[in-house]
Amino acid sequence: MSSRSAAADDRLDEVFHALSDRTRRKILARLSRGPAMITELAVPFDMSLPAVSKHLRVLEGARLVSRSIDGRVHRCSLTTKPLLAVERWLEYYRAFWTGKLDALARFAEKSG
Amino acid sequence: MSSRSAAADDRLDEVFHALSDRTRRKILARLSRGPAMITELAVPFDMSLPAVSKHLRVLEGARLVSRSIDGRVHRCSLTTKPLLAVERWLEYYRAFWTGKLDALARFAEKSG
DNA sequence: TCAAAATTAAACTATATGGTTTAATATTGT
DNA sequence: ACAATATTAAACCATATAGTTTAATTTTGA
Repeated sequence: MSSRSAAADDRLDEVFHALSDRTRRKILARLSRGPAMITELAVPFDMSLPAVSKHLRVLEGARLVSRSIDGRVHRCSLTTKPLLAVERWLEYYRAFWTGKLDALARFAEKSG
Repeated sequence: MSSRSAAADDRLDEVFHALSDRTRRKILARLSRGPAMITELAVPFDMSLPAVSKHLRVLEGARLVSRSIDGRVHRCSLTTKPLLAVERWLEYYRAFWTGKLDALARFAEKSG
């Protein structure tokens, strides 16, 4: 609802934006199987390394990926906390596909 | 996973992108309380009507909103099916915050 | 020491995005 | 008939995005 704070809105903006690119979603899928360095992450993509590096910065900005630097190697891992925020956002709409739709709609017609 | 079709990827790109703007999320929240016409939807926003109209086109493109035209009035309603697709996408990651994380991580270490 | 490796920085390009303002279009009520 | 209403179209603007290529930076290992 609109009871959400501006900061939380910013956060959701960033997370949804990060998820809106399939390259980034593929990177997350890869990281779900364990941490990886950037060169490694870039291999499956027909794209320059700097491009992948930029995608990773977007994912980091959304806090979906964290990195630990070990010498010249940057090791990236998945951070799912923002996905939990997405789940909570979705939660509100879940009634619409779990059969509670009619009841909610009726409620809305009366009260809204 | 990468077993997803390109078409489904397109669809998720569109849905996540549509959700990445707080104005559009607010419109969805409003529509969750029942259909509304465009002028009505625009009221709460400090933004021109054409801007809101464009947001609605984005939401329609992502199939999160459908419209039925009745004379000069366009009545918009929420369509939650794409949100179900988001839920299914999230599903895969749910293990990471439901305590199954350690088991999955261990599995990943061994098999990945 | 020094070349190779891992990564980012910088500069650039093309296109997309989110907004504006000013028409244009279609429909309605009186 | 005609002014008001609901909406889109068009043209425009500033900034963001996603990619490129070519350096630069740091670290490693032989």
